[in-house]
Amino acid sequence: MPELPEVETLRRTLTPLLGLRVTRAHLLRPDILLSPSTHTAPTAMLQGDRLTAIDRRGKQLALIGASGRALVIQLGMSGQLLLGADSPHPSHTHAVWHFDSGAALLFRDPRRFGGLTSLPSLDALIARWHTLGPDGLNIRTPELIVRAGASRRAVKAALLDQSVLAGVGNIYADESLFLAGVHPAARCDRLKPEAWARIAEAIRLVLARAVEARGSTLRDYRDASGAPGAAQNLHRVYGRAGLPCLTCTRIIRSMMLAQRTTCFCPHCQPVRGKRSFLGAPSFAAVLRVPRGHTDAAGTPSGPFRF
DNA sequence: CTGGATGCCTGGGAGC
DNA sequence: TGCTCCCAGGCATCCA
Repeated sequence: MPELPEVETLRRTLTPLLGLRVTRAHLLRPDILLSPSTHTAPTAMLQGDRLTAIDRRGKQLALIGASGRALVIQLGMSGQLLLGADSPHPSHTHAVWHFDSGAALLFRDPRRFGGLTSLPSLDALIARWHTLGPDGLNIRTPELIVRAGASRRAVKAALLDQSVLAGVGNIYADESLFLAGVHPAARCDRLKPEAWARIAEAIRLVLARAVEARGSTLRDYRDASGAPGAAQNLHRVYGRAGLPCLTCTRIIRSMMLAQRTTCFCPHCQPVRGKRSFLGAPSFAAVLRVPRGHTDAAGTPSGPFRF
């Protein structure tokens, strides 16, 4: 499930494409191109254009051509961008770009929750991204309070709302709320400013650590060169329902919230009150992976140190 | 206007 | 072994 850290890792692994010209672009499944507007598919796919920038806001990636045209890529939950794997195409490959260097980029997405959106200008891209909240890596407390502080929603629902902040999905919402010591079902309008401050700091830290670890690979996610990430080894609550909390040893619980499975520690995240690990002397220990922990592929990995 | 519910889609795992 | 069922979840859209 690509969230901000996975998309940011992809962006970084795609930088070798900068400056290259798209010689040919194929759309194998036309229905993944959203809002095709008036121009033809090859033009919408930047055929003939030279890549001048690859930008990201939240979970959205944009390929920007010298013409000013932009192609926004959303990976949904199973989308992948792969470099240099031209033919034969893996299954569920929906779009392929060929570059004048001989490189190829392909978009595959088995579950097809992702898609491409063609935009005619940089202004159109700016306008589109203006509807998103601030990027999660830079989220600040006042922005969170302004955008969600008066809402009666559960705080987790607000964190998943891309117009509140961009880039957080189910995994990092659970992880951030655990680190902040805030119960996921707590109502936004009942959180005190200091709780929002802990949440903002936790989001920035959790996302930054996950970017350092090159994203979470639970099953599908790979970067553009096909390499898995290691951030799943940092997860403290996500996917750990029924297991002991790595901090207090009490059992991690799960509940449905905003139509998502939500994992939390009832002791570390009390409904009212504050039990945050931010700023505590043991904070480094909270982020450390226990001995013997293995990643999704089953490969043993040593503790992460920050 | 706000916020909850639904549907889209497929692979993989559980259960029988 | 092979079948069915259900779950994963980002996002648009609909509805109360």
